[in-house]
Amino acid sequence: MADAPGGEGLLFLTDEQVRKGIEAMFFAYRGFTADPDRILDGMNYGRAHHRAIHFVHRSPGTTVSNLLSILGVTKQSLNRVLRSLIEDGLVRSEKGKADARERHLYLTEKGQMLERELSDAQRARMRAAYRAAGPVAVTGFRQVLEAMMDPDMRRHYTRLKEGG
Amino acid sequence: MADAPGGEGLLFLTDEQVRKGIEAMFFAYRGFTADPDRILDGMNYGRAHHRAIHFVHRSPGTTVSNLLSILGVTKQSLNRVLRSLIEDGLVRSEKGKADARERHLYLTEKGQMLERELSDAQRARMRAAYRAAGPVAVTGFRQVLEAMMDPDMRRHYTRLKEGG
DNA sequence: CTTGGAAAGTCAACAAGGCTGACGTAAATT
DNA sequence: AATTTACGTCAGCCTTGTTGACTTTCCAAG
Repeated sequence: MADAPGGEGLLFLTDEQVRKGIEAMFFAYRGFTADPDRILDGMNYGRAHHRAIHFVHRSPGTTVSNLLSILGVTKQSLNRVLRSLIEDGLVRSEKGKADARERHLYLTEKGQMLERELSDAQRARMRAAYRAAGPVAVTGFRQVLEAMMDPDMRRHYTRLKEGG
Repeated sequence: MADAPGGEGLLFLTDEQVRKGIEAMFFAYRGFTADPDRILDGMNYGRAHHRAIHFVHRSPGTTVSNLLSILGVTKQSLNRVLRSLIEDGLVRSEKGKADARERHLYLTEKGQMLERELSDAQRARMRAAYRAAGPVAVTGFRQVLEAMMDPDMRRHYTRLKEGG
């Protein structure tokens, strides 16, 4: 089960091996979201709010339509989330200067505090997993994930990666 | 950006690097579920049905309570899904012989056909990602995912892995 | 043999977070 | 001036998760 590279190029592509990867994704994603979910449970927020907060933090001043395309939901769905975040003073929405139809989104101080709390928890788990698996594994991890994305999403991912 | 092991043990653990991993998980999981979602859309089924089908296929004869603990949902939630699958003749539920309170679950022929269709699609993407990233990356991928799981889920994952 | 508790199923009610469709407004573009 | 774009909003629906209460079935311990 060494999964050695090279001559064994076929072995690791058996249905069973691929199925194990599928299950790994399923179980790992649960762990991935568990900590932020726990924090948000009790506030009036959920995973959708977390995602909005994450990407506004990541790209301050991003527009609603850009966020829509990153998150892959409808504007009605995003708007419900965004409205509550704005009402609660976590997100600030500013009319665009160049194009006044656009709204540019920013985290307020309060929003940054929650973002920090959520991402601290999520990063702690990710960091622990990275540490346990080692640097080589981390590189492979990201390579496979990137190859798994739809092209549109990979575009977003790469743009964020470079920007970050 | 060689992410070499050893001396650079700190470099790849910067917050930014970890954030990229978080985003990779987010975008990749979307791709991961996209193909089965497309297939199920139009049938009366959703992702929850897919999960049930997957794990019944994986462990034929598993009990409801085992499935509950794997899926991490309430029995009411699972029951709704299971009921429709049984009514539609995709899943067969059998009273246990040793313990007649338990129900053992199996895919019918029809259920196996849908399972095959769903997993063919999902495996095709996973296989392509594996091929693109290479065997070493695949090993790392699974190592990181496994380290990311909650212990309880890792137990399930490992048991399935050995059983498979 | 009775009884306590576990396993399973079911009903009702609710919430989060997706979706579609329709409509309105302001601003940019043609 | 007309059209398109970006955004917001209302209304209604679906899936999939939740709690709580209750029943039936059955094993196992007293």
